[in-house]
Amino acid sequence: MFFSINHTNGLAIFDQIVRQVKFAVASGTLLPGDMVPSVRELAKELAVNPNTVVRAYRDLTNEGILAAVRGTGLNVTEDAVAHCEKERLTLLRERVRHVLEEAHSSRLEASEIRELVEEELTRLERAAKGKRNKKGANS
Amino acid sequence: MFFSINHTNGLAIFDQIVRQVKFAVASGTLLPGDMVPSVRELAKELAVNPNTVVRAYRDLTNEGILAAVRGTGLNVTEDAVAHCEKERLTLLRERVRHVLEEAHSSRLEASEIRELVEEELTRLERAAKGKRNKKGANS
DNA sequence: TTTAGTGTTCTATCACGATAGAACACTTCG
DNA sequence: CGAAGTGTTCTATCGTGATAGAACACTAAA
Repeated sequence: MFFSINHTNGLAIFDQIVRQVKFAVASGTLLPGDMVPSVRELAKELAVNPNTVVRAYRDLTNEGILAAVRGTGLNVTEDAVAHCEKERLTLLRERVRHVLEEAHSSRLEASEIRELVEEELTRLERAAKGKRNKKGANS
Repeated sequence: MFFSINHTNGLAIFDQIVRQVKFAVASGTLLPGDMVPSVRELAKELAVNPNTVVRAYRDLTNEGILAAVRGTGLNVTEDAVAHCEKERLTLLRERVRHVLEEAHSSRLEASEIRELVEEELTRLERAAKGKRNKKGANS
């Protein structure tokens, strides 16, 4: 589905879920009124404890991004879009900054940092292209 | 001195110390034979528990980057340079990759990612320049 | 109504990073 | 020698993220 957990990136699982929901809303993958996967379903899919999903959904609810329909599930609110569009760059920028700060304080030159970023960016694009081709091979 | 701790970047304190020692060796800031700050001294300077520094130094010793001179302190080994030069890019690359992966999976375009990185890079250079000017004001 | 599915709220336990405080063996220097 | 400084090794406690398992109130559908 939409979400996946990376156990090597240092982010807490509940935080990864929170961020991915926000990103999905910001990019229009998740629209206002859409139901989010149920706690137990998502926990099963991510092979994660239900309480961890609960924690993520609770945070999202407290931020007004999700709203509970009792007995039915959680759906994306109307306000969520503006909220998430605004926050997406902020969340990513913060992580980018931390990494670049470390690279800089390790006395790596700006040009070397650019080169490093460019290498990993093209690697990403190659991987994405590969996936698309795999899907497209059905046609 | 050489080291500083960032409490918001998600890395464990002991890990930040380990990485900064490696980076200092890789960049020549720390040379073979150089003594590293004592456990108690560095703990005091970083306002951190001595055991946390112990943990970092133990890891570095186990990796052969530091060697103990009993009753005197820890110094950088001869092998450390090659080891750290080789590892520096790997350590940074891994963090860069994780961040770019998140940015990409949030459906941010490669051009937008580049823009984000460039913004934070120039911000870094501005900050570095400001510091240099502050120091240079003494002459 | 019954059943199965929602979210919500508990208690307990575990791993891990960090803190606190103490002790030990060793070396350097006065 | 003795004091002060090294690293090293303990035990104990704390916060937090994660797991495990259970219970409760509610809704939708058979």
